[in-house]
Amino acid sequence: MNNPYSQKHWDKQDKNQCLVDISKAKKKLIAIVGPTGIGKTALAIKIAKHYNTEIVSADSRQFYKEMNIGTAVPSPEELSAVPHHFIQHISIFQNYSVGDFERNALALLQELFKKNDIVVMVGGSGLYVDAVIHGLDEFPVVDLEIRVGLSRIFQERGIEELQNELKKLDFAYYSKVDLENPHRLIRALEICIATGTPFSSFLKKKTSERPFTVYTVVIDAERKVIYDRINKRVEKMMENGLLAEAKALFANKNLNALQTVGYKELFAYFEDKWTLDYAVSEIKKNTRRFAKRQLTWFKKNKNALWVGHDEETDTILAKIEDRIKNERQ
RNA sequence: GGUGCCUUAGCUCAGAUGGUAGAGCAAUGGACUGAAAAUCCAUGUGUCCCUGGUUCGAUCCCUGGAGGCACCA
Repeated sequence: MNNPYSQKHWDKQDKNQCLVDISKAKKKLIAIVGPTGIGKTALAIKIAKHYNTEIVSADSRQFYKEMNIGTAVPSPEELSAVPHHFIQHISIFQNYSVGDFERNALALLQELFKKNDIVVMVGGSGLYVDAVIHGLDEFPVVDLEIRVGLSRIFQERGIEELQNELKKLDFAYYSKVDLENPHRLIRALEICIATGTPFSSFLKKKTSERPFTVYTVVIDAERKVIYDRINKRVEKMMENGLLAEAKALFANKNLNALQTVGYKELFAYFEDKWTLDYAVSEIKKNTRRFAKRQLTWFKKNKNALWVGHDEETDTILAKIEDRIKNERQ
């Protein structure tokens, strides 16, 4: 124990171990996810500050510069506390897909990792988070006209028409897809039609190698707590002027970006379909359901670190450090 | 104080000449490969207000309570 040789020996070992770790250590992406309104933004900022790094947002609605209150983008103070990326960086008039996001995010991460060992990603859009973490398969870009045409067929002739088409063009996918889901059918069909190749042949399901290690932190709470927070947040959004924001966007209600909780319900009010009170209660309900779907998505991630919404940041940071340490062994 | 009506799922209510019950909404579980805050699938969770009585059997009929609503005083 007190043998000086032994002590020296261990020091040397530790040093070597350390050197090996640093040289081999991948860059680290800490992904903060969780249901809407749980406090992802605040935690991400604290963690990013702790590591003196930047934040990459993976929130499919905070991308749009025309939307603000309803998407709960970080406040100017929060944005100035830590550099943020992909917050209000595009317009609702642009077409922006998960594929675009994956490419943009990877390119950005490459830049950020030049000066940071750790970067924080935060967002509630499961598919978008996964696109960065695991990657999507490669698909060719499809002319929007094809989707428009398929949508028209769906409107005019019903879902059976899409099902029959898919059965002919891609029986493998037809056999496993949710046949009642028009979005899925249209997506598969547009690829089949544009490429002349079955959609399923593009599904390699191969997770892409990433030049960084991902540590996912899921923030959770009792369902009742999540729902209370959501209900209160919707009230606050209304106080902060969501109605006026939605009114200003009403003319664009058909755009994809505006198929969004908090806006579509108010559009129904502007169209005299609903009373304002009813629209607001629908916003609350739909947000609750959205939160539930987010949780279902995040449950798939077996390696994620689950933390409570009221846990101290220091505790969470310690847990993350723990994970990182374990990873090295 | 009197009379009438009501009390069943989280909510609003339906129902069976007596055989322990079902709709809508809410809720719950799940799926997810360029629309994803989107889209889709599945699921009934119950001291039938309490208390005695009649009955083989009562949530239903009868007695007595409790609470609510309406009208009359």
